[in-house]
Amino acid sequence: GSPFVLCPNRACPAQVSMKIQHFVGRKMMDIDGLGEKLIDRFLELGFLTDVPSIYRLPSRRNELITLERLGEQSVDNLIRSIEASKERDLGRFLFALGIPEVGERSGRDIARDLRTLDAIRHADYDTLVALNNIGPRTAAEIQEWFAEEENIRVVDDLLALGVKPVESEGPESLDFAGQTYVFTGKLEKFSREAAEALVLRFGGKAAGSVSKNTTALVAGPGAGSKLKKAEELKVAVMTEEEFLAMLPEGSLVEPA
DNA sequence: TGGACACTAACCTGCACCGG
DNA sequence: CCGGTGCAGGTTAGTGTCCA
Repeated sequence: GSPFVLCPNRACPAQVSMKIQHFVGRKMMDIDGLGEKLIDRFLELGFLTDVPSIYRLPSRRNELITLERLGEQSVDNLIRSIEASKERDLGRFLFALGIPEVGERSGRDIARDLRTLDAIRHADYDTLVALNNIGPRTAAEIQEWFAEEENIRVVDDLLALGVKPVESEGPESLDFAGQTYVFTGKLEKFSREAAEALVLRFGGKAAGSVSKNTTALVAGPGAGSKLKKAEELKVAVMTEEEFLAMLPEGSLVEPA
């Protein structure tokens, strides 16, 4: 069972706030301009009531710009990032839902294997547990999550409000197949996210920590514990330039 | 069972913006 | 025009646990 003790009140504002904070997070739907403070204020004022209500904010622009410390500029920025978040890829969307055991990696793996939200929400336990890197625990959590009426409503509301998770694309090539990269330190040529996306694009994996399975650690200035660990484990260490040189010819890299 | 990883917490810096 | 606030984005460190 779940190790968490949750407030039994479904509408518990603290719980709703946490769910929304998770949903808009960087690695999830990535909605800029909606942080903890604003979420709590919006909840208090009734502009937010649940996760889907995020997507009703744009229609209330006129009311929002009259709020203290919110002007046209910030409200318009917020609305733009809400609109932009409607087409995040399916893996991020799954992560955003807050299903226990489903994080960045599992979300991506499930999305890649099952392709569509419809397939995922209707998948039975056996289908789920057969997937790569999905064990019995995770499979059960997913199935239970989609069996809850409240969760179904959230998903349906989101879709009705225009959220359209896009099917994740498969890798463009297999140049990095079977390889795992870890990025650390201050990256100057590209953002961490862009770097990890590159690895995936060419069929490799991006991990957060160095292990003996790591192909190479790409270290920028300021690298700390991971660099030390890589040296201990005798894992290859390279600079950003060296990493870029490994990319298949002619691949476009957007600067940081 | 243990290694690898998911996930969290906490911190820092720099920036955009509102409002005095 | 500048100060304060909140957020983005970057990072390390640490904990718990999934799954091969």
